[in-house]
Amino acid sequence: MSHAQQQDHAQLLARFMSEHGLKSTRQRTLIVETFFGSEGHLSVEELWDKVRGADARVSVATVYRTMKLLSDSGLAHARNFGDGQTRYEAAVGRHHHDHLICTNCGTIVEFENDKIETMQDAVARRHGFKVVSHKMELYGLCKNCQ
Amino acid sequence: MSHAQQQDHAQLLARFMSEHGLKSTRQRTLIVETFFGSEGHLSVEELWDKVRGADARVSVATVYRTMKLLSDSGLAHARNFGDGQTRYEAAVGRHHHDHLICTNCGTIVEFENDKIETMQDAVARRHGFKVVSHKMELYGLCKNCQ
DNA sequence: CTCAGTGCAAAGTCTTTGCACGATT
DNA sequence: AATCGTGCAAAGACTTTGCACTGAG
Repeated sequence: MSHAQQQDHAQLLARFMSEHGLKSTRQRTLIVETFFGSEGHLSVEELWDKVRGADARVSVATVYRTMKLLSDSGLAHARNFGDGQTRYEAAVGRHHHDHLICTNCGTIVEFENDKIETMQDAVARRHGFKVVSHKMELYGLCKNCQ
Repeated sequence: MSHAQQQDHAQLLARFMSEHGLKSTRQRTLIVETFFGSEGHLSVEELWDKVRGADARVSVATVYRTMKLLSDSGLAHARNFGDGQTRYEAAVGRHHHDHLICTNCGTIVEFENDKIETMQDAVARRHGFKVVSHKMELYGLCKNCQ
């Protein structure tokens, strides 16, 4: 992740926090930095493991609370790929994208396709809907697992 | 639901059961008939409520087990619209389709669009994936809620 | 000094499972 | 008769919450 993007999320978060009267704490800072410093789609458990590497005293509850905060502020997206856990993904400094998921090995590949997005909007309009967000996940077998 | 479609799921289920050495019981029959006799996307709880209307002795565990069976046999699809519950939807006697979900009132509209599906396959192929299934959900505001 | 945040453990949800009993093939 | 299915309650997995203490503003 680039320096510019790190400033990006730090600024956005600071603004969200001041707007909502939230305080900046050692735990929140650590969790947020760890989250944005990681790639991919982390479960709370995975993130907690990383965070505890730096500070063993942080509780899971705080990780849950902080990720809910990031999600509410729009800085992270909550995803559910069907394994029963909520996974979080950074939402700032990157384009919208969708997912290809290998049902055998769990590999997740991201992709984006403007044409599909355009067609989604068209379909929605036809049904009188105004789309705010969407999720599209393609499940199948990756090259190695076929 | 038409008579032909009811035969359809009954036959497919009978075949699946005999192939897997499964027995036909009062509870399974009731749950399956209730499920296919209902519209929409039912949670286990909702289905259980309906089933108990006909036979109060059926336990939730059996509903969970039966829906898992239907899901494994391909007669029902498990969906997760983000409310923390698994919802099931009939899969036989109908085309594949996707969903438009109103984030305000919860209305769910189904749609299908072959062009989008074709493009999804193309995208997957480009990444070396072979798509087995997918889910696409568009979240936004319906006509009434805008 | 005040109010939000944290840790901990308890409680909540939704779902699965072990076991003894009951029903189907 | 041999198995599979069921009900029940207990256990599991994940997440939220109440409460007393801590710490930021």
